[in-house]
Amino acid sequence: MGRRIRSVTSSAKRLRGPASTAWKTHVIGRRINSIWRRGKWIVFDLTSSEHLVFHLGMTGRLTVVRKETPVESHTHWRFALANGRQELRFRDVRRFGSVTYLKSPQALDRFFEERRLGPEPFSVPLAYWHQRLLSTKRCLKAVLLDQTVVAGVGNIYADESLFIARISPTRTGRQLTLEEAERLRRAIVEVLRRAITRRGATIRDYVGGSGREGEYQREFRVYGQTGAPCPRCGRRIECIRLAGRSTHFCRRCQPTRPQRKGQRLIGTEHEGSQQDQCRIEHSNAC
DNA sequence: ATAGGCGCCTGCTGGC
DNA sequence: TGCCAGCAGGCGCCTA
Repeated sequence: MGRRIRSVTSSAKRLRGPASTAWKTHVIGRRINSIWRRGKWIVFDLTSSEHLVFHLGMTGRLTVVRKETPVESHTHWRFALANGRQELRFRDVRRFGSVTYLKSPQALDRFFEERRLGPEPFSVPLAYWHQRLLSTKRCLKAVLLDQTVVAGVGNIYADESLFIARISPTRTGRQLTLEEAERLRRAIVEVLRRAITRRGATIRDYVGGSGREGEYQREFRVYGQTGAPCPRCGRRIECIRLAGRSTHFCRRCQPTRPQRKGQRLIGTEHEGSQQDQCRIEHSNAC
């Protein structure tokens, strides 16, 4: 933050997002005033009220390095900084990430409105949360991954949050009791706060801005732990395919119905209704 | 309007 | 040892 952009270089390969890179010359000389985040989108506020919005996709890295640092393969964008010594680099092996130039605050607002992002996970209003859960027959795994419900939860944190909340990922939103819904909301906050403290999770590619790997993967309870003993009860962690994604959970600690009888459901479904269970796809995944 | 499936990419791993 | 199918942190488009 505070640096000016001296030059911009892009690779020939295109990423997600708008194909045009005509804005490249336009941001030269602009100062990076602030950097913030909305869901999984990283926003750079430039002078003249312009914005650059980055998404890391699956394998994106956004780092600041000394300019003489050898350029790694799959580096798609390089922003030389005006101190003359450093570069901001965007590397993305799979190219599911994106860089988007937005020319005004209004354009930025529109960008996020089009994506209909839900609230930030740290400030989800309780009434809203209940409403979104009770109104859906989708399984919780699909709901947590839906960025219009809550912005910023991905596959790792969905699995970890459901484990902490002791709720099966196959349950549907409207099957939850009020108490379970609140437990899940708190679990998401707990997991994300802890993961941020540990600077994210590195499975293969991810590094933070300084190039340092995250450490939250050392605290995974279920994600990627297929066959390992559950840290709570010792039963083997299972992996199923849900909402098209690998889903890790403990069948004993995350039961498919409320643990205590007689609790009020958010929705109108009968407790544990079979047809309200999510379909589990057959797959060799995990 | 909603929900599910698939395509986009490249690299790596495990099974044969 | 080499080949190849299948899988991986996500999103957006299409269809039913």
